[in-house]
Amino acid sequence: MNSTDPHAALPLSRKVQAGNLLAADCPSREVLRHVTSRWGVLALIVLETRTHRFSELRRAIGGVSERMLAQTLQWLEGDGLVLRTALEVVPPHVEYSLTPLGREAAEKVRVLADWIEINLPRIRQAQSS
Amino acid sequence: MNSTDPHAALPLSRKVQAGNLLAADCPSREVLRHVTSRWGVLALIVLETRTHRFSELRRAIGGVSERMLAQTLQWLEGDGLVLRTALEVVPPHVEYSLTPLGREAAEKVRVLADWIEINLPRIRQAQSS
DNA sequence: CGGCATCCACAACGATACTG
DNA sequence: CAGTATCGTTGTGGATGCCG
Repeated sequence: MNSTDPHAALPLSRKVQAGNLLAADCPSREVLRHVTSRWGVLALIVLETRTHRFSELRRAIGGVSERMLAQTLQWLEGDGLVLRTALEVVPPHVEYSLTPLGREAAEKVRVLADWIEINLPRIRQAQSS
Repeated sequence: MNSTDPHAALPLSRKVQAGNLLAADCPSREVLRHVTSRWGVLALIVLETRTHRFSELRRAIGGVSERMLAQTLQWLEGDGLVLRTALEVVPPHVEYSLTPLGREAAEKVRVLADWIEINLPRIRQAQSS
């Protein structure tokens, strides 16, 4: 959409520390929203374990609606993180897996999610104190 | 190990690997949503650098409204990740900083955000191919 | 200055029905 | 099976005004 490309003039050196993500028009924000979306996080975590079919994925992620899962997977596919493989058979058979890029992202997401699960007791204690 | 149904009797005690986060009623999900929320991610990243005042934080995060920033900070404060320190003076002076818990979370979040920023070129290339 | 209360627009979401 | 279409509901988010 908005392609004011700030990367064109970016020096080769790593200039990312607290990068332009803080700018409202930073294009990374869109990807970030997909990855950290309610179902995006969980889809990445599940797909990191192995390839899943659509309904398999849906069963694995408690509470997700068919509609939202489809939309989320389309976002992640559009970002090149998820690979959709449709077998032209009857009945349809579609498999979702992570791309190499997706595996890297999923790992970071899982680390965060694991941290929360592990530290939930500490969080709860902090809440009550 | 059949992973199609995470609700069916977890044999292992509190194994976090792909833990019960996949269950719709997992309490970790709420914290996860706060941390990965649109402004939560950015607030944590900014606060990781140093303590900020409210309006300072607002200026640092491009595009956030007063209302949403306040709400986000309340969520994170409620989760014990953010410390709110109000000085009873006129005009009011409120500082936001990370708790030790918050610093751990912020680090994981930043790693993810940095990865996205660094790899945005690869993501864009994946999109067009 | 740092909120909170209210209102309102719209996007996200879930349930259901339907299609290839 | 794997979606899309549609609908009604809930939630998110911005704008404004008020108050300590």
